[in-house]
Amino acid sequence: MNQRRSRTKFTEDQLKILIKAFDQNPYPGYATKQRLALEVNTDESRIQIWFQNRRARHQCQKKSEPDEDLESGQDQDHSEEEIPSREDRRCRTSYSSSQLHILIEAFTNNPYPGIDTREQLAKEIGLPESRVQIWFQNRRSRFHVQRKREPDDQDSEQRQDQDQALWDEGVQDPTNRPTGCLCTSLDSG
DNA sequence: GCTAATCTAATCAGACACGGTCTGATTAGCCCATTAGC
Repeated sequence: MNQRRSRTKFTEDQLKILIKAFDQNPYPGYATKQRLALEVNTDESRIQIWFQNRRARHQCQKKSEPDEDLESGQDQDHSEEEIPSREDRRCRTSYSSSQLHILIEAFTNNPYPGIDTREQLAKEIGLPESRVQIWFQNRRSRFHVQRKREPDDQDSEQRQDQDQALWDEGVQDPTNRPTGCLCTSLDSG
């Protein structure tokens, strides 16, 4: 349960393509990511993750090698003016009430679904697994925020304590994510 | 050990209804996010 997706192993050729694209623009838009996905024969979401990780490593390297770029004259293209392309985002996914019903029910059962569960849900609602993953990320995030803002009434305090215990257990031990009922008024919509 | 996968938190931005809220998409992570497979 809660298993991870199996690791993607990029070939040398695939990496060449990705690295070249990264050097040109470390913040590719959706269209570019889709094109790259086709080119290296993988999913667009894997391309997104690869760029995320690459940027993180790149930042680390830049910190550990200060001013080297200036001397070598390399990597001048990764300067501050390169901001993510806001015009080239993926179009917003709009969920139907039945799709939301399925997702909310799944979230209530387990806010940290593994890859199998996510893929099953994706199949069920007819959307890519990556959208399910993002939906759960946003849902968890807003659940945390909402809980911090909850009114101070007694009942909700008690319920919060119970939920908090369940949630914290899972958060502290990633192998034991909470599966208890995490009721939330986020469902109001 | 390297790096793909995953996480939280913050932020941007579209949709709906007409100013603000909700929520999907994207990003950073800072003594340099953490976890875990190969």
